[in-house]
Amino acid sequence: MRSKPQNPIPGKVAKQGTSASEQGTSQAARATLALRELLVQGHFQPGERMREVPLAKRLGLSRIPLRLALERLAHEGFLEIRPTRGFIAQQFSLPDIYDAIDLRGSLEGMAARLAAERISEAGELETLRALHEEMVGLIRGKALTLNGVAEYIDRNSRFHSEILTLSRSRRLRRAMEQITSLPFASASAFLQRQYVAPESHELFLISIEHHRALVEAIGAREGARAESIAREHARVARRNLESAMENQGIGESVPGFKLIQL
Amino acid sequence: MRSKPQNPIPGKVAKQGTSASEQGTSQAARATLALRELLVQGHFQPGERMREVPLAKRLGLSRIPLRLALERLAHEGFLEIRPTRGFIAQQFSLPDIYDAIDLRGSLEGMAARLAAERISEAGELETLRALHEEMVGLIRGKALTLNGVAEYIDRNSRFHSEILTLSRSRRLRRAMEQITSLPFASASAFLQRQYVAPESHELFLISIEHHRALVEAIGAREGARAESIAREHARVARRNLESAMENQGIGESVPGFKLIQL
DNA sequence: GATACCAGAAATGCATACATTTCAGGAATG
DNA sequence: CATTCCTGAAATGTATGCATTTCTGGTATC
Repeated sequence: MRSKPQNPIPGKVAKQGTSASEQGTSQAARATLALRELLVQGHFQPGERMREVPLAKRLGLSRIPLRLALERLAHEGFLEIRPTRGFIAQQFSLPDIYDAIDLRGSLEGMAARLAAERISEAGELETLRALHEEMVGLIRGKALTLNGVAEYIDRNSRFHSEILTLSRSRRLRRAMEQITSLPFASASAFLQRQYVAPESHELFLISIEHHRALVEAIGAREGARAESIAREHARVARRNLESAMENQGIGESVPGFKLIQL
Repeated sequence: MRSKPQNPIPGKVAKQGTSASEQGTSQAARATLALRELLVQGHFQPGERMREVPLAKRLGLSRIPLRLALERLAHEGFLEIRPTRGFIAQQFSLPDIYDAIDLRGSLEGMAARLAAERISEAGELETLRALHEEMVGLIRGKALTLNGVAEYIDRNSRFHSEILTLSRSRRLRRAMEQITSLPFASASAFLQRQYVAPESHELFLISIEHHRALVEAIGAREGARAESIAREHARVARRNLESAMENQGIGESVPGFKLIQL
């Protein structure tokens, strides 16, 4: 029963998977990347409904993997789920973003505190110290180049990731990943922009001083001090955002800027 | 085109949706609830693979909504995603859980601090104070009853939710929801168990003193004090877990206890 | 006896098709 | 002129079936 063999028109036998673009990844994974990129670049109005059929056609896949991608982006905070009514693009107010930065600061503070409490031997700090020294070399006494800023961004995110590693808390790393999935909440969200701002160099130097003090505090197992430095360090991002708001037209260089409603 | 009308055997015309159980919700939503319940009750070994076909048959639905449910539970932290290899039940070590409680304490600390900083008029504290008074009435000078504990749990979670409301931070509420989706990280995870433990009454009184001090600190806009009280308050959950580990056999009453590998 | 190899089985990934619900617009009514 | 009701179109929800990948167990080879 069930009419397996004699089914005359079983669909169309689509050559799924290796459609026409890069292969090796699943359709759902590619859809997630593509959609996130579209969202960050502001191709959807905040509050706009994400219609599945046109979207699937646009991305060249069916609704099933698209659905999974939408589900993931909703959990990342880009979309809101309305049962039986689909997904709609989330919008973010300025206080939202300040709170996201504050929250990241709080989590990084906890990471720094745990790192200070849990470090066992001085050698564990080597990676952190080396990254700090590299950033010093990239900034101090030099004019900023585009390449230099790119390298700084790389070292900076590895620096912050290393503190998470030293904290030895899987839950904390997960929580941090969920916060920083929003582009403007991540540690290097405003660094690209910073490059063109007049006070750039000063803010880089302040950041570096924060890093230096963080390494020192963690090495000395001064958990409370490490925590408050990390919190203050996150406020640099807020200053960058504020100056971006003032200098009109620069917002273009800030990732996800178009998602911010003023 | 597409052979719409003359399609002879288009499947089976299943009467989907209102299958046989409660209706009004989607299959995916019901699957999420059912699976989460199964996971928390320990029906899956940590590390066990979640095979979709048997699971779908067991839950009485097809693989598509089941997939969505699995995806959600993975984002909640119950499952791990292995591309092309399905979902496997996550396992949690004791340090994981301590860290989850610590993390929740950190977030509640931030919520209490923000509440203290952002409160504008004294009347806003009324709900919080009323909930506190109710809890006092339920505990002080009384023998614990099962019903009383249930009511305490209700007031307690509303108390913690109210602090989040007073913090006026959507991001923070989201972050807290993501942490407390793990059963043993939530504020009332160990309260059921507490009822039978010998030191129950003392821990309830300590919690109530924390609540009292929290209301006082928030009302006086003492942000730093509110923060540290909230952090210390979360440690009560840790004490409960520790005493649950000692008293053998009581773990059954702790939600998600079977997910903890020792 | 251990490793490599190789079917067959089973599991995931996804496209299609259909059922059900929601939405938009216009006609009818107050 | 505003409101309600209705109807067709469109959108989401989900079951089925097939393609591809992964697993498993047995056999051959060293």
